[in-house]
Amino acid sequence: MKYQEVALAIEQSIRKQNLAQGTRLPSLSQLSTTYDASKTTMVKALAILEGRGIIFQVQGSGIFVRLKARDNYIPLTTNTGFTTDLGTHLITAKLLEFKVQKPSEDLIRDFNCDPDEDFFFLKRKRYIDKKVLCIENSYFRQKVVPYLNEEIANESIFGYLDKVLNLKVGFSDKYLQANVLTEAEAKLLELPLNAPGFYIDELFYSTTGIPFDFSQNVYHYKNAHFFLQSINK
Amino acid sequence: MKYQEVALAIEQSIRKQNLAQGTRLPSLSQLSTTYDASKTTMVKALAILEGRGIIFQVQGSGIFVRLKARDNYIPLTTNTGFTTDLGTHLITAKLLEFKVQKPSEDLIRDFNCDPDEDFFFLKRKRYIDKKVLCIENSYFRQKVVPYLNEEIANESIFGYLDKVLNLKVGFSDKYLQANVLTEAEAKLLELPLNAPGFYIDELFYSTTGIPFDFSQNVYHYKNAHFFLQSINK
DNA sequence: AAGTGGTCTAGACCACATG
DNA sequence: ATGTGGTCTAGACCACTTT
Repeated sequence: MKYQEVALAIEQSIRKQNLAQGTRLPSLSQLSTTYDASKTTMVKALAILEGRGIIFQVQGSGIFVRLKARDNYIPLTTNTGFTTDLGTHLITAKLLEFKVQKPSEDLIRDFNCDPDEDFFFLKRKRYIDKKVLCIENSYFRQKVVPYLNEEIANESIFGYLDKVLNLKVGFSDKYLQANVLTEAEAKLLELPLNAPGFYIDELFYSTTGIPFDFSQNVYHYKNAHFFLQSINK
Repeated sequence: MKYQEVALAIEQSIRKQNLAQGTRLPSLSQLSTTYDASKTTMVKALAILEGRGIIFQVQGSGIFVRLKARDNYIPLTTNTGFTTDLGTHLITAKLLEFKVQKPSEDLIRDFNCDPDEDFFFLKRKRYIDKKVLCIENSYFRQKVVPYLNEEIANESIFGYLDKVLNLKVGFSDKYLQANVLTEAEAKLLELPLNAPGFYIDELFYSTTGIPFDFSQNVYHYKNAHFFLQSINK
């Protein structure tokens, strides 16, 4: 896809030059000739960068660099299970549990599935730079993901799904709330009793619209902060 | 904008017919003739609906209805201060404090502003269906918003900014975390001491890229749940 | 008035899913 | 093989900001 290549090239150019917030980029027509793309393709590439929070466009005025005001926050907009993101940070995981089981009522609701379907259940503890990040309970639908084992679970599951099963994430729903940790969660997160937790439930759909993974995450409230950039268009 | 009208028309058509998750819509070319728009315009309209989580598209297969799996969650993707959203719910607010003050160090960092600038500070308590929703501390930059009073603060500030000052939100940054409530917050939220809070810091930029409003929100962890839909494109 | 981004079109061609 | 969505183009025109 040409527009993605162009978007990437522009992004890298911004990063490499370390441009400041509000710096003005060359005009649309200039960029078109620079990257040898039609105006329409250019517009699409810029729309992508705008969606990612890297630039903003002002009609009649220009295209400007947009930076986030704070650092070290986990982006909420990526679907990959953030192995790809947070480049400078070391994310690791420890597998705590692995089994096959039937869905709970909540799971039946979220997947809109048969109560007799089988699910791979896995519980993991994740670390960021060796600090506890979160506890993750994931449920993979066996109907869609026919095989999983502990070894795969210890590496990148989404990488396996993509490469081996050719199963890609099309879109996802996230549900967020704060709550008091359960006793078990507090122990695993190495936090005192009654400490708060940041809960994210996440439902992943394939590109064809079938939900195949539900993930229940409790984040350490001190080690995990999140951010999100939006546009009004 | 034609593509926005088309997008709205399709959305309303889906809602009116109360179509189920996964229902297939007419093909791209059929929609083009139905709404009398070129294929390109149609594609853009559909991209918008996809971004809003209303449909999903599968190459080579079709366009399908996407519904969220759960209800009664506050969407994180709108910038309007949610007066517009949550149609069936009654959102009200009570003004607790109103004054002009200089920025704190955090504020100087987020606005990247002069320490001598003046800010309108206002503290509000918000309710959803008469239950406590959150405590909001907002700071409006006087340089951009030259006038505000208690009366305006009691109604829709963003409506005032738009209509009277012609100031629109271009984009925004949100920062999220869980934490233990302070004593004052707990009292205002009518929660016990040491209860958790869901914190959202929000920085609003004008369409020209100038940050003009910083808002620090603490949500009642039982009365406020959030959701977010993403696409992998 | 000039320059910039935003919208829309018709049409060609590509990539994928399904029967 | 057919139909579907996805990409790309050149070009016309519109809306806004700046000088």
